[in-house]
Amino acid sequence: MGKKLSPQQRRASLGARSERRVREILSAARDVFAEKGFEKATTAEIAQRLGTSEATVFTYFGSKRELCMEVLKVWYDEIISELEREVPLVHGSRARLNFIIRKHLKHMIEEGTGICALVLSEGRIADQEFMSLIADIKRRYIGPLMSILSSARENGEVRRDVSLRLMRDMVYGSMEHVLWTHIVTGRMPDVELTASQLSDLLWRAFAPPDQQVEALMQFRADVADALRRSRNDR
Amino acid sequence: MGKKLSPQQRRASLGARSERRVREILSAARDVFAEKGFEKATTAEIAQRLGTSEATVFTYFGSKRELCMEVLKVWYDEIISELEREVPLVHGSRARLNFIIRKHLKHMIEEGTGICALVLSEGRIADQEFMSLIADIKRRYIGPLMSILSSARENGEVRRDVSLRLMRDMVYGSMEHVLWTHIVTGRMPDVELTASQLSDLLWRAFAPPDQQVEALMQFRADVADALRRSRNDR
Amino acid sequence: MGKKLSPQQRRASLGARSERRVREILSAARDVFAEKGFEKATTAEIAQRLGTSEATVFTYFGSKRELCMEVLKVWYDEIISELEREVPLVHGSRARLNFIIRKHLKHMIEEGTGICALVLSEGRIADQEFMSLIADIKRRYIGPLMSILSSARENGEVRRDVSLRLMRDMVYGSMEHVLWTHIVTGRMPDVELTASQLSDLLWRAFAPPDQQVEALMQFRADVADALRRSRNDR
Amino acid sequence: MGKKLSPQQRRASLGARSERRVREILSAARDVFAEKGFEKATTAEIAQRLGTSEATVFTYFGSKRELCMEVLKVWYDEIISELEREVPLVHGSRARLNFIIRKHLKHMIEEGTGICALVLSEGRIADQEFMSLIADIKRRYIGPLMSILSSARENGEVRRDVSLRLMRDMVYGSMEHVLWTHIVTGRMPDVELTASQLSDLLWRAFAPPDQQVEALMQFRADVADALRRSRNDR
DNA sequence: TATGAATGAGGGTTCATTCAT
DNA sequence: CATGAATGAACCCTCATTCAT
Repeated sequence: MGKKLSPQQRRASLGARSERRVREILSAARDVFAEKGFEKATTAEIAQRLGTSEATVFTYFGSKRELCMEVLKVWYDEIISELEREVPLVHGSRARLNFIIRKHLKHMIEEGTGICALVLSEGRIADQEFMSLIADIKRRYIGPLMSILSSARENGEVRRDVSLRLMRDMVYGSMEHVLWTHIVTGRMPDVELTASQLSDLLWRAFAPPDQQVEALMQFRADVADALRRSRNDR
Repeated sequence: MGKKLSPQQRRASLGARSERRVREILSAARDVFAEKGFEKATTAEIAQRLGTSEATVFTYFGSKRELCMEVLKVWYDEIISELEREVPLVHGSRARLNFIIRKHLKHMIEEGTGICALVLSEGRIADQEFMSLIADIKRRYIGPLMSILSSARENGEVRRDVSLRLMRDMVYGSMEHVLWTHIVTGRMPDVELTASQLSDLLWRAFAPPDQQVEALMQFRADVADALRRSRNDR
Repeated sequence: MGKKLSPQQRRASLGARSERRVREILSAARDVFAEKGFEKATTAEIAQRLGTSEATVFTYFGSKRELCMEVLKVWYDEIISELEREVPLVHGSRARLNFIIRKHLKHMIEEGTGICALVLSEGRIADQEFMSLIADIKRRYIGPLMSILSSARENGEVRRDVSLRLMRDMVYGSMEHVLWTHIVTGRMPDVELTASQLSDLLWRAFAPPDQQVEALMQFRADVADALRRSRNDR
Repeated sequence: MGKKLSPQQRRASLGARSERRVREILSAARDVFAEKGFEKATTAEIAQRLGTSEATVFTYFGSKRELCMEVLKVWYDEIISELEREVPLVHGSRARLNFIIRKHLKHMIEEGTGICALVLSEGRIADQEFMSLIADIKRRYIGPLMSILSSARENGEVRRDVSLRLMRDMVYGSMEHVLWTHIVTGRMPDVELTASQLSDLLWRAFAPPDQQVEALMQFRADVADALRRSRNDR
C-alpha cells in the first residue's frame, strides 16, 4: 500500500512511441556493458550515447543492475526462441546437439567479444538477487539441450551411468571455455569446424560403450582371468 | 619520472619480518575477496581484519587489483607445484588426466565456494592489464595437462584430428561448469565419482576413433593366432 | 514578463467539472502527505493514486509546496468554520475554552496520526514563503480562542498581568504536545478526559489571583521585603 | 561477520587530534542545519564551510542523518548536564520548575532561532529509526522535570487527579509554542518575565485546589506566632 | 484540458589511494 | 616501517517541473 512506483508499473503504461525508446536504451546499454563490463560501465555513458539524460534511462529501468539484466535477457531470449523454433526442424539427437553447439558459438562470436564476455562473466555474478533472476533464463536456455539428452537416453543413444547434469556441464563448459579463449587471445575460431569437432567428441563421450567393444572387453577380461588362474595354479 | 616500484621490486627489498607481513596480508585479502568478490571487497575491511591500517596494505601492494592478482597467484602456485610434483608419480596418460581432474575439483571444493567463485569469476574479468598478468599463471597451470595430452597423442592414445587446445577447453570448461553449478546450487558434488566419470568420458572423447576397438581386435587376433600356433605346434 | 497565474486565479477560471478535479487531487494529496510527510511524499504517487499524470496535478497546483499548503488550508478551513459556527452556541468563557480544546483534540485524533503529524510538523517548517502563507490561516484558526480570552479578561474572569499571547501559547502548545505524544507513542488518549482536565488546569492558571490570596501574598511580599532590608542594613 | 565498517568503529579508534575534528564538523554542521533545516542542508555545504571535502565528513559520521542526530545530541547533552548539575542546587519544587523553564527558554533563545527551529522541528520528525534514537535523549531531558513533579506530588504540592504526563505536556508544549512564536514573528521575548509568568501560571494550574491559600495562611500564622514569641521573650 | 515523456539539477555516499609524521 | 587522516573523483539515483501534442 503506497509503496514506491516500480519502473515496471511505469513501463506497463507506455505507448508504442516509448517501446522504441526502450529498445534504444537497451541497445546503447548493451554496447556500453559489452565494452566496459558491468562494473566499469556507467549510466552516464549509456545516456550520453543515446543523447539523452541519465534520468531518462532511469525512467525506463529501475537500476543499473536491472538494465543489465534486461540486456542479458534480451540476448538470451533471442537465441532461446531461435533454438525453440529451429531445433525441432533438425532430425536426430546427434544432429541436434551439433546444431545447438554451432548456433551458440556462432551467436556468441557474431555479437562480438564484448557482449560475449558480458554474457559469460555477468552470468557468473554471485549476487543473490541477481542470480535468482538469471536462473530462470538459464533454465529455459538449457531446456532444449536437456530434452535432447533426455530423449536420446531413452533411445539408448546416450549412456545411462552418467547424470544428464554432468553432460550439460560438459557441453556448456566446453563451449564457454572455447569462447573465453577466443576473447582472451583474440584468435577467431573456425565456428563450423569447432562445432562439428566438439559435438563429435561430446557425442562419442556420451555414447554408451559399443556392443562389440563390450564383447571384446569381456573376452580380454576372460583371457586375463584365465591367465591369472593358470599362474596361481602353478 | 620515477615510475612506481613494481611489487616485485618492493618486496625484494623486504626483510624476513616483512615477508610474514606479506603473507598475513595475502591471507586476509584472500578471505575478504573470497567472501565478497573483487568489486565488493574493500581495502578497508582487509586492513581491519589484519588490525592494521589501509596504508600498510598499500605499502606492500601497489593496488587492490594487484593484491587480488597476488592472491590468485598464490592460490595457483600452490596447486601448480603440487601438480608438477605429483603428476609424474602417476603412470599412464589416462590415469594422469584423472588425477588432474580429481585434484582440481577437490582443491576448489575444499577451499570453499568463496575462493572457488573468486578464481572462476575473477579469472574471467575482461580487464586487459589483468588478463595479460593472469595469462602466465594460467599457462603454467595448464602445462601439465597439455604435456599429458601431447605425449598421449604421440603414443597414439589421443586422436590427431582435433587440436589440443580444444581438448584443453573441454577439460577445463567441463570442470569449471561443474564447479559453478556447485556454487550456484550449493549442492556438494561427489568429487571422486564426478572426477572419474568426467575423465572417463573425456578420455573416451579424446581416444582415436578406432583405436580402442582395433586394439581389442588386435588382441583377439593375437590370442587366436597364438592358439592356432599352439595347436599347430602340437 | 507573464508571471505565473496564482492558484486562485487559475482556479477562478475553472468550470464546475474542474472543481471536482481540484477536490480529488487535494484528497489524494492529503492521503499521501499524511502517510509520508511532505518531504517523502512524491507528486508521482499522488498522481498515481488519482489515476492521472503528474502533469495534471501541476495544471491545478503550481508546485508541490503549494499543493501541500492547500491541503493544510482545507483542513484548517474545515475546523475553523466549525468553530466559528459552533463556539457562539456555547455559553460561558470557560465552557468555550473547553469546547475548543475538545474539538481540536478530537478533530486531530480522528483524522488519524498521519494528517495530524502533517499539520503539526509541517506547521513548523522553517520555510519563509511557507510560513507567511500559513500565518494567515493560523491567525484565523486562533481567532476564536483569542476573542474568548479577550472578552473573558474584560469580565475579570482572566488575569490582566499576563499577555493573551502567552495564554494562547499555553493552550495550543499543551494540546500540540499531547497530540505529539500520541503520535510518537501510539497510545490513544482519552479525548474527553484530557480535554476537560486540560481546560480545567488552564482555566485555573488563567484565573485572576483570588482577593484573599492576593492580600496574603502581599503580606508575604512585605515580610520578605522587610527581611531583605533588615539584612542589608546590617 | 565481516559486515561493513561502521563509522562508530572508525571513530572509536581516533586519537586526540581527530576529536577536535569531530567537534569542528559538529559545529559546522550545526550552523548549516540551523540555517537551512535538515532537508535543505547539504553535506557539500557543511564540508565547504570546514574547508574540507565531503569525504572527510563521512569519515567521521556515517550519514547526514546521523550527523544531524549527533548535533542534536550535543545540544541536548549540554543543557541536560547543566540541568542535572544545577537543579539540585535550587530549593523548592516551584523554584525548580521556574529554573527549568528559564533555563530552557534562555538556552534556546541564546543559541539563535536557527538551532532552536532545528531542535523543535527535527525533534518532530516522524522517522522511525530516527525517533527511537531521539527518544532516549528526550527521556533524559525530561527527567529532571518529571522528578520534580513526582516528588512535589508526594509532598502534596501538586494535585493528584491529573497525570504527570499531561503536566509535562503542558510545560514543554507551552515553552515550545512560545519559542515557535518567537521564531516565526522574530520578536524577542523577555525571557525572565516569560519564564516567571509561565512557571507561575503552570504552578497555579498544578497546585491542588486549596493548597495555595492554606500555605499562605500557614505562613501568616507562623509569622504571627514568631512575632508573639519574640514579644514574649522580651 | 490532459498527458506522455523528458530532464536539469543536484544529493548522499563510497573507496582506493596518497602523504606527512 | 607504519599509520592516522584526508580526499579526489566518481557514481547511482531521485523527483519536481516543463512542454509539445
